[in-house]
This record gives sequence, structure tokens and C-alpha cells, in this order.
Amino acid sequence: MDTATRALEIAERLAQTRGFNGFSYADIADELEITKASLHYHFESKADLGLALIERYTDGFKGALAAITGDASTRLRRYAKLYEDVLVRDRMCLCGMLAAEYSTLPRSMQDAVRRFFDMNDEWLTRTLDRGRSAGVLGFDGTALEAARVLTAGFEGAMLLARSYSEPARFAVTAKRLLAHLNGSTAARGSRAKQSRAAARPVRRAAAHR
Amino acid sequence: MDTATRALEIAERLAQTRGFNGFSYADIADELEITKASLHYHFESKADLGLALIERYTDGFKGALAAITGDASTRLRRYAKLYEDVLVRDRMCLCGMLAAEYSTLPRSMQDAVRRFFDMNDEWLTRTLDRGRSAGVLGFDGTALEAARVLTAGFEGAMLLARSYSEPARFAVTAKRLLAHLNGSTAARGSRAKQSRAAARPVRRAAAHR
DNA sequence: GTCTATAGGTGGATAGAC
DNA sequence: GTCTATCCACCTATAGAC
Repeated sequence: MDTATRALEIAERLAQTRGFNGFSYADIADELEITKASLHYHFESKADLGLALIERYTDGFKGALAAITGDASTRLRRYAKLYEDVLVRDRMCLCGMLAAEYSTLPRSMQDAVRRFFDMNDEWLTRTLDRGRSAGVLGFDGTALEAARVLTAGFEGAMLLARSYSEPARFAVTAKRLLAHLNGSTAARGSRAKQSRAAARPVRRAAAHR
Repeated sequence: MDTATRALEIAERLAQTRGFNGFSYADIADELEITKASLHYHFESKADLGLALIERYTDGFKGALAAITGDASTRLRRYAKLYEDVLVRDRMCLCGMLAAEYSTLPRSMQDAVRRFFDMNDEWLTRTLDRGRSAGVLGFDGTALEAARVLTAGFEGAMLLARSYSEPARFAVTAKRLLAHLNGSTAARGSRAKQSRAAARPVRRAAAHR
């Protein structure tokens, strides 16, 4: 692997764990065992490095999405798994992290972050629409709205799970977010407005406080 | 207002917009029109300032939660409104922002960030449980799990809405997240697994792509 | 491609006068 | 409480030799 790529892999890990403003050329150079000056040969400025980082990440994600098969319900579970795979490596979604730092980023990086989320919106919207048409999924409103609930929920769940070092928090939340779309479960069919707590004691275990 | 408090207000705004690692003593001192040295008189270290920031924010939020009245459904809408009020001032939730930077924060601040989310978990869990018992809300699983779906969704929606300068993204997502709990709406009652798209054309306007 | 050396700036923090 | 002056570590970035 060439030096530029190795630099990107190190930078990616640092950006996902500490944020783009949380690491420096020195951190990367030290790990590569080259000097900061040499690193500037590969990436003239940190903004250039950052842009390359996002575009590489987006391409990788696009490839992962393209590799997802199955019916809509399965696809969504696999989509959630992509996030979970990032989290279990103790990382935040790169673009979720950059979204937090958004106002401090150079314009080129801001635009690239948006493109990542736009890509997610498109993939999810398509998947949700097809799932609903096929009768596999059920949800109100537009598919785009439902897509954004998922993205917000997944990104937020990652953010919080990381603060507690509890990847399971993500898994539980992701599962429930997907359950809202899964019209075919027994739970949905049997649930009513009125208090059914007493009727389903098994699901009430371990409530907080 | 005394200097320390004014410093905290400025720091709070900067932390919510740029992150804790995105501002410096110089930024605050410049706005206050005092020197950095004077600021160190009020807050010996940036870690001290950061801790005071979170504790003040948490206290304020706790007060806002205590002031919320109404049935469970109304309370949840008002809870969402608290987040929206932050967002429309072009800010991220302070602790959501700090959660992103979590691994770079001093231990004292990390613990305080967790306490903020623990407080939210408790308030939401209590509200959700009461709402379900009263028959106002309907949801599967534990109230704690449902609470965390809301927190994750709200924090994530704020994060994304800010990257697009579109507060409406938050409002739409928040509304849908709450709708999942509102067993009494006509939508829930009428929705089925099978594709009902054709039956509800009015809700299908403006799909993405 | 990688190095040494350095520029020019900013970070948080402290000493001590007023 | 606020100041001047200063420290030292770190930041991104560049010039120019090898």
C-alpha cells in the first residue's frame, strides 16, 4: 500500500475517533514514521487531506450499499449493520463526526459531507419506496421522511453509544427504528393504543429506574 | 451579569456551534474585551470552564423539563420543542456536540456529559411509562428503549439539520418519531402492512428523487 | 519521496504589577 | 479583577537539500 493511502487510513481512524480538529499532521506522520514535511508532499493542505478522506469514505460506503441484496426489510437490516460495523471498531461514522464540526470545516469538505448524506437519502428512499410497493414495509408519509428518521436515529445512536462504550445501545435502538417500518411483525398487529402492559409482561422486564 | 457568567454564555454558544475543541480562550476574551489572563482568573483551566459549561447547561435543561406539564403526549411534544429551540438559534445540543468530541475531553467533562444523558433517559422513561399506563401512548419494549430511540433520533436530527441549515428537517423527523408512540392517531389505526400508497395519495406528495 | 530547518501563528497557562 | 509580559508546546505550511 502506498504512503498516501496509508496516511488516509490513519487519518480516517483519527477523524472518526477524535474529529477532524482533534488530530494533526504530526499524529499521522508519527505513525507513518515519516516527517510532517513528507506528508505535505502527499496532501498539500489539511483541507486536501480532509476532502480525500470524505470522498474515499463515500466511495467505500457506496460500494457497500451496492453489495446489499435481499428484500427491503433485509436490506435495511444490512444497512444498519454497516453502521454497527463502524461502531464496534470504536469509531463514529466519519460524516456524522464531521457534521458536528461542520461549521469549522472548509467549504470543499462541507459539500462532500452533504454528498454523503444525499447518497444515503437516495439509497434509503429507493429501498423504502420499493419495500412499501412490494408490501414488505409499512410506514406513513414519504419515503424520504422515513429515510431521514433512520439516518438521524442511526447517527444519533452511534454518537450516544460511543459516549457510554456500549455498542449494544446502538443495536437496540437500530432494531426498534427498523421495527417501526416492519408492518409484518406480530407486535405491530397486536399493539393497540390502550395500555397493554399487563398483557405482555415479558416485554416489560428491566424498565429504567 | 458578572464576567464569569458572561464568559459562560459566550463559551456555550461557541461550544454549541464549533465544538469544545473549536474555540479558544482568545475567542471568549476578545468578545468580553478582557485579556486571556483575566479569563484564567475566572476559570483556571479550559477543563474547568468546560465542566462549568455542562453543569450549567444540565441545570437549565432540568429546569425546563420540570416546567413541562400536560399529558404524556403533550409533554413529549414540548420536550422535542426544547431541542428545536436550540436548533433555530443555529446551535447543536451542547452535550450532543460534546458526545462527538467525547474521547478528547477531560474525564470530568465526560462524566458530566453522561449525567446529562442519564437525566434525559430518566425523564423520558418516566414520561413514557406513565403515558403507556394511562393509555395515552403505545409502544413495544421497555420505556427506556423507547426513550433512547427518541434521544438518538433528536440528537441525530439536530446534527443533520445543522449541516443543511434546514431546521425543518429536525421538525419533520421529530414529528415522525413521536408519531410512532402516538397510538391514538388515525394514521396508526388505518395503516396496514400492505401497500396503501394508492389509498392515501395525499400523503405521498414530493417523494425524493 | 523524504529529509532538515524554519517560518509565522495560535493553543493553554503562569508570574507578578496595578 | 484586570493588566502586561512571557513561556512553551503545538499547529499548518514552505524552502530547499538529498
